Amino acid sequence: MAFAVTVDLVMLTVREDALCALLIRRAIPPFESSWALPGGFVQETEDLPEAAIRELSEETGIHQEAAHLEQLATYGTPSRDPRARVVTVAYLALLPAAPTPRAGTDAAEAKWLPISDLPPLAFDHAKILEDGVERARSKLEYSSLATAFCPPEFTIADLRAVYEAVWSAPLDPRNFHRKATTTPDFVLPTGRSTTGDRGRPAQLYTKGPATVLHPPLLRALPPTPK
Amino acid sequence: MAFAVTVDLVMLTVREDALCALLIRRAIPPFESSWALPGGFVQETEDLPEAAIRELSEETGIHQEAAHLEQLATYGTPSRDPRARVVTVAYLALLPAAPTPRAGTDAAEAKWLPISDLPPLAFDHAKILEDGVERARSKLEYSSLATAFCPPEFTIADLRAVYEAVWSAPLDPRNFHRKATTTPDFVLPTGRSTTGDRGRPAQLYTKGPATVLHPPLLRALPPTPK
DNA sequence: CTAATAGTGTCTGTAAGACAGTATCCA
DNA sequence: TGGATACTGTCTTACAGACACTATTAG
Repeated sequence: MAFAVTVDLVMLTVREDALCALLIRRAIPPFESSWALPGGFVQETEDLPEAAIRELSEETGIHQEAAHLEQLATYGTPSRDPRARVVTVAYLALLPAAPTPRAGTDAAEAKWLPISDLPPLAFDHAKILEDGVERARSKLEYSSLATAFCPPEFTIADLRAVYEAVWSAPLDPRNFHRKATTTPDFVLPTGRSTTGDRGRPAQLYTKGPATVLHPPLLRALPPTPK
Repeated sequence: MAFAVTVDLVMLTVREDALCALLIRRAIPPFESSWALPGGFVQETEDLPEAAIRELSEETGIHQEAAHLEQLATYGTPSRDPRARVVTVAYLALLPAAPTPRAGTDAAEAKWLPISDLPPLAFDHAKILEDGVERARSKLEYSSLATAFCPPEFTIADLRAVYEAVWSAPLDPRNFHRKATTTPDFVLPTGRSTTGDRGRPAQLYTKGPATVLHPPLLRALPPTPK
């Protein structure tokens, strides 16, 4: 039995305090002119992560390196593509405040859209995107992944804004500051400060070498049923 | 470009206080007579989880329902199979104390082997198995998955033995008892007790409805560098 | 009785949640 | 000067780690 294999990308960033996904408007059938995740067929000599990296720039015109790229999951329901039996390997990419993308091959348009207000998506892409968002949400708890959403230098308030956007929940600035700065190797001070904003200048930090947060930074339980 | 798609299974259980994986000895080339993960080709009309469930019984003769089955990851390096371009979707299955399996199709032998002492494996199966073990280890921390390794009724000591086997680290019986019984909906008392063992009879419990543990049951840091 | 395992209670340090107060910028 | 934002400190409560003690079985 022969299958076609594609990679699809769930690309996430934080823009104006909102978690956004990069979506393209399809220029070709099926689902022509529908919104969809960027992606495409895996080539003959290509490894899966290679294909994901290639599609990242090809489909969206973003040549910036993704700060984080990991495999998300694979979707292969027989009826998911009307053309043929297509299995897609989805990847999750996290990027810092990103420029407006230009449309690439096979796309009429490419845009960052807030995940709180999404159009209907082609194929099973709504489910894939939902899985990607949930992966990102839970990984912020126990990994230092939030820094992947930040530029090379950032303030603790910037980092907190990432958590608040991804979790869509407010965090106490003072407790967050303590947690972020005392967790070993989460962020490293650069010695520099911001300037030009209103208010006291903030210290600038860089992503530290830690990959897991120990102990984790847990989301509060929804209502804490007692 | 046409691909073949397979599913491979990382089946884990706890036998005699050791974490074990089910491996088969291949009866056909390539890698004939090597040890490998059970698995096989996805059929034309089959969804991926269906294929995983089918292979679970077909390749190993285990007709018992897996207590837990989840997708692990997908592996598609061009050179991973000498015959053709094969992409494999790996699944992780956790089973309670399992019977000795009989070999199925394409397998000369099927056996539970302790993960602490494994033979070389065919293809990239060593990497897949390693990823599966690491997934299981980390999921015990923040989910109630450990109960998937237990029979329908079990004692707190049984559950603790699962943690100790998977993490290969001893846990304090008293603190573990407190944690397991006070985490809401992790385990539910049945009212029955063990009998016939030496020592005081233990209460029997069932898996509770909780899926995530809040707060998590964290492994101690390896050496806690201070 | 002893040995063995199950289960409870207590102390202590760490860290999170809540919130007051101080520091340093811009206009 | 006032407004805004960054940062520090304190109090309280929750919980994990360590460990002593009691309970209930088999032999």
